[in-house]
Amino acid sequence: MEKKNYTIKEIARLAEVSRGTVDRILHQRGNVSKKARQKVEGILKKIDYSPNLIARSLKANKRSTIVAILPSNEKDNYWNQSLNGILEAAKKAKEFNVTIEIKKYDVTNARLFNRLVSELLLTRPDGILLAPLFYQESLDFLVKCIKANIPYVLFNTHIEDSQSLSFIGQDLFASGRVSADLLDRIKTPDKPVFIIHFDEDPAIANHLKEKEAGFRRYFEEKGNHVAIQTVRLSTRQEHQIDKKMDEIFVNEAPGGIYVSTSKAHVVAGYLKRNALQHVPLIGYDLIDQNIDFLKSGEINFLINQNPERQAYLGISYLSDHLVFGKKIEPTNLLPLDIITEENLAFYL
Amino acid sequence: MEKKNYTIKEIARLAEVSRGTVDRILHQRGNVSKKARQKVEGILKKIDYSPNLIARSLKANKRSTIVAILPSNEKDNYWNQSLNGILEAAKKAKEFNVTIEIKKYDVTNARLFNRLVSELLLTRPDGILLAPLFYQESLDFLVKCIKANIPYVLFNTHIEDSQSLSFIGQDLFASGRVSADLLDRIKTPDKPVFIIHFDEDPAIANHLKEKEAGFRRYFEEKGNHVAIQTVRLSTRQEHQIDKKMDEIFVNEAPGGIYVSTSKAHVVAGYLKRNALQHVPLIGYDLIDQNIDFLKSGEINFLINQNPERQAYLGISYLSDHLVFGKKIEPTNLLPLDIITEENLAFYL
DNA sequence: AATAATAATGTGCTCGTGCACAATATAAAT
DNA sequence: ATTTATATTGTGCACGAGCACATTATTATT
Repeated sequence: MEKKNYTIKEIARLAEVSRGTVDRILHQRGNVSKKARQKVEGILKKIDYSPNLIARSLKANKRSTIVAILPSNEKDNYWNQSLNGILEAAKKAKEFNVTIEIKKYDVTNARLFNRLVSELLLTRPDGILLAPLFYQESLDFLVKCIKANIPYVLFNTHIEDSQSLSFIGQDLFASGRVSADLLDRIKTPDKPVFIIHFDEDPAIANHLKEKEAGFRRYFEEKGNHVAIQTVRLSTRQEHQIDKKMDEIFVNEAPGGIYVSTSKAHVVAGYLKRNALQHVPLIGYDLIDQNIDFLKSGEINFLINQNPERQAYLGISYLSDHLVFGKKIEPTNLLPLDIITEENLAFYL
Repeated sequence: MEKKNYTIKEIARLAEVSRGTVDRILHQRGNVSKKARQKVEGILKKIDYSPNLIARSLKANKRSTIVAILPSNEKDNYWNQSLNGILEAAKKAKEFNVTIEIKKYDVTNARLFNRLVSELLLTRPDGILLAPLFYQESLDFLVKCIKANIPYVLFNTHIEDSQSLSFIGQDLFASGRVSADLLDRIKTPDKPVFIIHFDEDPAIANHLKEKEAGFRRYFEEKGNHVAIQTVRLSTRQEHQIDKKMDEIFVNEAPGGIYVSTSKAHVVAGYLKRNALQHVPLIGYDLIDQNIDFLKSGEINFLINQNPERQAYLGISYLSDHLVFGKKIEPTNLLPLDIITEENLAFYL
């Protein structure tokens, strides 16, 4: 209703006190007489005062540093996409005096992660964006952040009970369900369905369990008793993959395959080499190899985990928090985008 | 490389001139000697100066008014969602002294639209967000905006060759293709497919043609010669819908149905009443009626046009432009979200 | 060489907030 | 009643950009 934007000066004039008094009341700094408090609070009730964030920010004039900690991106380009999101957000943040520092860690080496984060704490950053793949190590680190009063935002991987400003990621259980639903629509009837985990990195094993649980729950609820088998493969032993896949196909072609990671392209490659393109296949993430197989038809659907947007939002929210003191939603579950060849272009 | 954020004062100190001189050079206001210019430009080349947007904005201290013009939302709640996006963005904008005024128009009455926009121009808003359903009338209006030097952003409906700051919407042709692709996966083989347009509002007839073209093109490219029939229905004559639908089903149930508007629920209702739930059905938009049928299975997929996000982004971009002078991408095509019961929750 | 005209440069103020500190008012102690 | 202590209030400044205007330096004119 109030279209006008009041300033502290105006409120002071209306309440017939000084700017300082209004300021003390707004910030609850005490040293205000009852009379003055009543006058000012009376005015405040009538109008809809919200501080000018631009002025507040200029006054604060903080140069903030946010450290973004994420897995290194040597093996595939999933984390590359996160990195792009961070860099994109960093551009915008720079104009508000926020600098982003990027630290990468090896998901197979928890010791190095520990070293990295403890060294990082010494630089006393103003905010932290973390993809906490190592559960216990990350938790230890976050406790230290809380003690050091450094706000942090988590993305990609959820850690329970953490005091994070926000978590940005996806509902993994639901993501398993979405995959099951899609596979259910296109799978060959009356044949077993396979869940394939590529979990060479123990740090992400928990993810996969949640996805599997969601996947299985969907079929349980539907009541159609589909045989579901779980298979674990490792991309480390590439020469073994074909052999293991042969074992899966030894009796008959599966009714459908659900790959719980971004490695669907590995399975797709096998299907193509063995003229099994008709086997329905669902996987994750818009990485180049997957995209190729999505276009050529070996992969039917991809679920987009949207790493770029996760990271982008993480930096944006943290930056808005540091610069303008804006509140952040504690949980930001990004949508489970279903990708086909036809809508792919709009997600890249 | 330069992590420091330089200020005009610092540049002046480095170049041994005054703030005013630096300011004149930065803004090309002239009245600067060659010697001074060289010194300052030398410094500017070395460092990476970007003005502090917060300070600039505080100084400008504009109170901007953006007028958002969109169809009224009596009949269904598609435009209600746009409205929500606008209101959400308005909250954030308010803190930066940007006020949003909302004007609704009747999509069946071009004359009233003309009246509305010409009255609106007299109030000289600082920016305009418009869903231009009336092609010619909108074009006329936008020409006046350009003359009056009022920047505008279009959403939902694209108008060619307009000088808009930005268009935010979707690729309708691609949206038809996505629907065709999905229907192709789930339709009953060897039966005709129906495209149903509900286009009682002539203002949106062009939309539907584009969607239909994309839909048909998909099947042409695939080379599987599916019979595709187009049907036009009007929600105005509700009593006639069932009769018309009966005609469609007189011979045999279709292989699948594609409804090009948010009215898929009308068809879904018919299917349910006639125990034809198995007929694959694809439609648009997460309005309540559609959501109900998506959950109960009569609708198989919905394409999300994301009206909320379109409107939200429209206000945000315009506001960022007015407050901070930020550049806006001229075209923002939002993704064509594929919605099933399982991923629905994350899009609401 | 002295004055007028013009070019070039520097300074002061504003925007709204938030804090430090100075100024003033009120209460307590002698 | 006067001094001292404490409570309350008002003022000044900084943040960085941007512009008006005052000041100073340079060139042109007599």
